[in-house]
Amino acid sequence: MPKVEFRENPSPEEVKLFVDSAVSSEGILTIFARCRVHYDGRAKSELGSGDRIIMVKPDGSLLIHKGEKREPVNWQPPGSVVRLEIREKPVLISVRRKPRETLEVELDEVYLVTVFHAEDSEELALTGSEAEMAELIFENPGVIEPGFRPLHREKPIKHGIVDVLGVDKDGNVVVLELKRRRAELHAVSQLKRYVETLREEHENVRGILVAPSLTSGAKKLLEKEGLEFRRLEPPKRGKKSRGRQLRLF
Amino acid sequence: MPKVEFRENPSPEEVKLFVDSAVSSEGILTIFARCRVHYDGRAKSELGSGDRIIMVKPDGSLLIHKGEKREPVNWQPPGSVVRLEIREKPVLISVRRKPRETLEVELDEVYLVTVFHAEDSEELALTGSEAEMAELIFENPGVIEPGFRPLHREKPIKHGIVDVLGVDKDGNVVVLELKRRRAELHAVSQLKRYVETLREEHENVRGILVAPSLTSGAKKLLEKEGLEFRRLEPPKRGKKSRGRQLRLF
DNA sequence: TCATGCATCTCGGGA
DNA sequence: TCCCGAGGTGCATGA
Repeated sequence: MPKVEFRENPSPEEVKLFVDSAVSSEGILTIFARCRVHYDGRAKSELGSGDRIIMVKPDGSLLIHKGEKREPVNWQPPGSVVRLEIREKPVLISVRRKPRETLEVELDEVYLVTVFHAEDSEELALTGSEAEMAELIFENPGVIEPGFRPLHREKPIKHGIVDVLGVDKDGNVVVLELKRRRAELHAVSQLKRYVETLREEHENVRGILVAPSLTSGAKKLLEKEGLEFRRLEPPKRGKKSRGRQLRLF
Repeated sequence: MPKVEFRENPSPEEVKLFVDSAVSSEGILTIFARCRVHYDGRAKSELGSGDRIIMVKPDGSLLIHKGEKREPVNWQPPGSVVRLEIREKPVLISVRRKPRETLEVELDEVYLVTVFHAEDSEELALTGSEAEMAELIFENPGVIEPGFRPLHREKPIKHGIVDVLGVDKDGNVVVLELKRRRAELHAVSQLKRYVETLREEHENVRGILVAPSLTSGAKKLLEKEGLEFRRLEPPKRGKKSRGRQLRLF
């Protein structure tokens, strides 16, 4: 079986053959077409006629991309079920249950349809996440402050889940809220919620926001609430960066 | 010019022609290929060899899709600049400035390359948003409670931006936090932040979370904080829903 | 540009 | 299943 099958300017019947073939062979279906889109589910939308790329993955995900933006203009999540009906025009219909959502793509004109029998066993390896900040803190608690001892990771408390829970050299309870990027107001509210919850059960609870930087508003609120900030960059593990890199010697 | 140009099993030089043509003609480039991906920027990632669909849009957006999930496994946002270099293999390179981010796609084997000269002037019309909940409340304040008078929308205060600010029949300041879907802990923290900020300057501030429903945790925290809940579905405006619909008569 | 918050967010993890 | 929070979040909006 070839990796990619395609047909230029297919008839409605040929489009249906490609859709059925993609579904049964678990290939990725891609349609280059002028189309209209009707969506109804968690919200509801209408999109008039225009040229877009429609992609249907074997897991049921459906994406409709315009010629701009990273985000699809319309979509359906994994688990949806797709079929093609031929009415006046061919119509691609994707239905999701729970919540019920329906996407209909009226195919005004199909320029190219393809099925891609993609094989891919590799997983993405990503570094620089918040999880790695936590690992770093457990491996080297001194990055927070001398005498800090982390005790729990992702610890559920009464109202939420604390990133890192520990004690300082004086025995105070310490809550860390980690952010892999510049921390915003939202992060301070989170930290404040955890600190207030823990103060119901402990004396002397400190809250520390750990992030590479703070927005102006976050800094203001943090100070007003008597919370603390510790600067920490998310570590990028593994081999050195590709391309140009700093050399000190 | 045809809507879609394509080449099966192109040579590296042919791939380069398609990339250059897509960039200069502002078409959407799509490559069906076995590839490896290296990303370094806000984070850093590596992806081993596998079959994926690579899409480059005229605005510089770049997407790499596996055969599952709604999200691209790697991407580059709008504004990035792409080029193809031929080394041992052809390599698609996309660079973003501010923040500096680099994506390199090593093309181990290209099965199909296409350029789509897409024309699309239509904008998505979406209904059921939080903005429409706010409009509904301003048009018909009684959905909150008798005597409620909304005064401000998206009102900046000391620590954040309040969705709707108004007064009740007794002259109390009322803060509304709107959520178009089931409200979570996060929403309660937001509302609490606004209420506490306004209490610095006003007596008798009420906070009301307005949403179709609440999570269990949100309900608990809301009650503990003495905040209120008003059930409201985001309205879906416009024509009736497509497909089956309720008819009362 | 930065800051703030919505999103048909999506996605993973845990209870 | 629901709940919770991260995300290379993306994206619009306003200062």
